[in-house]
Amino acid sequence: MSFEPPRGMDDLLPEEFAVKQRIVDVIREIYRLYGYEEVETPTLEYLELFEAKSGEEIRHRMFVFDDPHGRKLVLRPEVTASVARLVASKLSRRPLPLRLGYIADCYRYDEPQWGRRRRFWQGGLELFGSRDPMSDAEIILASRDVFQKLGLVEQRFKIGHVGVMRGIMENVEQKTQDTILSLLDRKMHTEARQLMEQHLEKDAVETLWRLAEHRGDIKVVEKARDIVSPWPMALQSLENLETIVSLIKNVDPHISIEVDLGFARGLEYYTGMIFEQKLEGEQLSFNGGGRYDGLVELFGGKPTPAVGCSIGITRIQMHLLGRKNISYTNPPTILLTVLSDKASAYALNVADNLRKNGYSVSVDVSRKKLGDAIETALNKGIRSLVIIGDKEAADGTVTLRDLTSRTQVTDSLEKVLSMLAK
RNA sequence: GCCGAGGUGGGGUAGCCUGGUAGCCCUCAGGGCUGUGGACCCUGCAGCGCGAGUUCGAAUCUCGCCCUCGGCCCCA
Repeated sequence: MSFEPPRGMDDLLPEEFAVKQRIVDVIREIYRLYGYEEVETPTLEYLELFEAKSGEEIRHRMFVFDDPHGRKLVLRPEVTASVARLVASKLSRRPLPLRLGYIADCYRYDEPQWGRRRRFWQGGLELFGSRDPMSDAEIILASRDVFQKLGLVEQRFKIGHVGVMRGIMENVEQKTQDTILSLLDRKMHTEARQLMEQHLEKDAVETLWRLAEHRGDIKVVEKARDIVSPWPMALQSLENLETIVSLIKNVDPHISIEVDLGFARGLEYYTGMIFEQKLEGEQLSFNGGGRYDGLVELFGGKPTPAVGCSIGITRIQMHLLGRKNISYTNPPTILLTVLSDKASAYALNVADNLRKNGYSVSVDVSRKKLGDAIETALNKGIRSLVIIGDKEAADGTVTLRDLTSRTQVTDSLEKVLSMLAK
């Protein structure tokens, strides 16, 4: 008989948790540096929140179930909708712009695979209330910083703009636009082309088609300008994208950005710049986001422009764990070993005192022999051993052994503390 | 949902073709060793994913299922 967690949901062992925590710490540091306030929303939401903008078929990829009163609940598949709900309701009177962050576990009913778990963690930044390209640039620069601080120097961005393609399809029903973009995202080009031809003029189809060939550095925007010029909104979007990229490049000339005008992301709520962040040698994207100006209004709020991203904490964690050379575990700095029952009370007092002075102390409660205690400390990477036996208990002293220099002293706790401080 | 490879003490593995005693390494516990070094030696705990079938007998052969890892499909 064995008990396993549900399929696709992972236990995190100490080493794995330490890596995840480090990523979370870095994201929180970015919140601080950029002025984002962290919020928390429930793991469970009503189904309507996610159905509002997503289609019926999405239901099959979510954990949906009835509560005891028959209401449809869902384990959140992402957090942007919940945060937008907050901005539309409880935070609706806060002055804009509003910068919010979250660290949250999300759930998707999918076939588990590397980097795709049924339960995974996301960290997000959402900036509400600004249409300014500076805010788009901020999200990308903050994303860059997260990866940089984690030592993921091989990062690169792929950036597009849904306004370019939507601009060309301006006269087509929104829903059909969504379908075409989603087909393109899934690289089902034949089907996309078919649908385009049903709803669009020949030159529009041709232009959409040729946009996909426009990928590379920022110069592709210049090249695309001519072909989209008949569609004002598309042209405007192109210029918006150009501004965003040049703002970013101005701050960081060496940032790796691939502009892709044929790039579409699956989420239907995007209205402007969209991006993905990738790592060399990995297929999946580790962060994604974009501008979604209509979402807050959809949830009953005032029309509020917004841009944000969600960072795949679990994916980054798996990527980091795949590298052999990392270890983020923090052993306590001191092992305190007790050599006799009579010394127990005194030993606990010493440990208490050490902790009050800020040292992390692990008391060896297994009552090993001294040789074994030394071995334990060495195996755990602990370099300081405090030895408490009958002698120390009788004299009110402590013995501190430095396992690196292989030396030790027996003295009062005060003296030993001053030695530790060095 | 599809295809492939797998599942053997806590971790890593051998055994499977050719049915018959489950072996090894690490870890863990105890001892050798009454208060001083990463070693060594001894002892010990604990395992064939689940279920059915074939058989005198199944880790091994057959069928079904579950799960893990890849690759598709899909992807918020």
